[in-house]
Amino acid sequence: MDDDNWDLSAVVRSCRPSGAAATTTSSSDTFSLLPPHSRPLLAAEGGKGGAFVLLPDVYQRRTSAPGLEELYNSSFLKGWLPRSTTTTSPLAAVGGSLQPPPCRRADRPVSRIHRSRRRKSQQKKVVCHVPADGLSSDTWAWRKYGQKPIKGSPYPRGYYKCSSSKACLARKQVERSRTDPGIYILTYTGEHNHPMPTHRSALAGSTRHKFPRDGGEHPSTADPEASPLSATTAAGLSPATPLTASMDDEPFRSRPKKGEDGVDEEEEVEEEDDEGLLLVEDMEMMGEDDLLFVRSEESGPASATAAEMGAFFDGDAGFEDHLLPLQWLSNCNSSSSSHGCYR
DNA sequence: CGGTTTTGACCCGCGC
DNA sequence: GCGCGGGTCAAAACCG
Repeated sequence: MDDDNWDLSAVVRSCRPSGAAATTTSSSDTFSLLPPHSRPLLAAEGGKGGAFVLLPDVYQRRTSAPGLEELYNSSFLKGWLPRSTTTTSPLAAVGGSLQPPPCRRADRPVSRIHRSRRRKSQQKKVVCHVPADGLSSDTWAWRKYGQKPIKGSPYPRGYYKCSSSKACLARKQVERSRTDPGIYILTYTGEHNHPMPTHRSALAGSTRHKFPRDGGEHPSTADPEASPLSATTAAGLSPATPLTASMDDEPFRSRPKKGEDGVDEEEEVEEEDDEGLLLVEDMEMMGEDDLLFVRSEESGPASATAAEMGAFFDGDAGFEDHLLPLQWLSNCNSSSSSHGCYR
């Protein structure tokens, strides 16, 4: 179903520079294939020169999947993807196999094994570095399910799940860059197995801006990660979920929360999943796998940032109501290799 | 009332 | 085999 597309789109979206700039490094040929508006979504950076790969706006058409694949085939990514995730399109790689169905605590003993956590280091993920404003651009509904202090970082990391569907495996981690507090590192894993929510059914808790009693260690900016834009809107960016490919396998199966099934799927997926990573922003080498990195700098419209930040820090919510476009992305490829999506 | 956030505990993966 | 660190769960509190 289209769901799959969502993921990708989302991903792309998030990575996509709103501006056209992205094209910069693009190799013209390839891009020429792409629709004009589609420009640069993904940039792949080689370790060195940093070439960028531009993808069409897949998300514009919900059918993104095809688009991506095309790109892939067209050699867009080929160069980029070192180990080409091979079997599937890059997108697929990214979203595709992300992860296995989570098992719920009830089953803990047994299911734990299958938990997504398994091989977490190798799970496919999409990492995006976005300015504060970027956080709000995520139109998916996320629910925060945990927060943990990260060693070496003064900022805690927030864990979010897609709240649109219990069966949705999409997850997101939001953490502040320790080097650049203005930047948030969003890590998406899993794919959405449902269409993007048209509206958030539950606003109740979502707007909560309360900061935990303590707020954390970070005085001023309270931890965005902690409760950045409230889960729902908060972490901004779209999920990485992408690529449908895998989704096909498990489309919407609404697995009961405590799903017992699901497990097997994971395994298969995982094998290949291991390789896919989507990073945004600076390339971070996340393991060996391919990363898709998208980076956006703060240069983006500050407005968004302010809003979001305000929301986070001040606690006000409003931003949920207004989702910001991925403006921050605009900077994404702008200049050099620093931004862009890498894979 | 329904959904989210917060928080502590639990469990597992990974490195040594 | 052990310990550390990270990821997830679930109960309680909170909000619109």
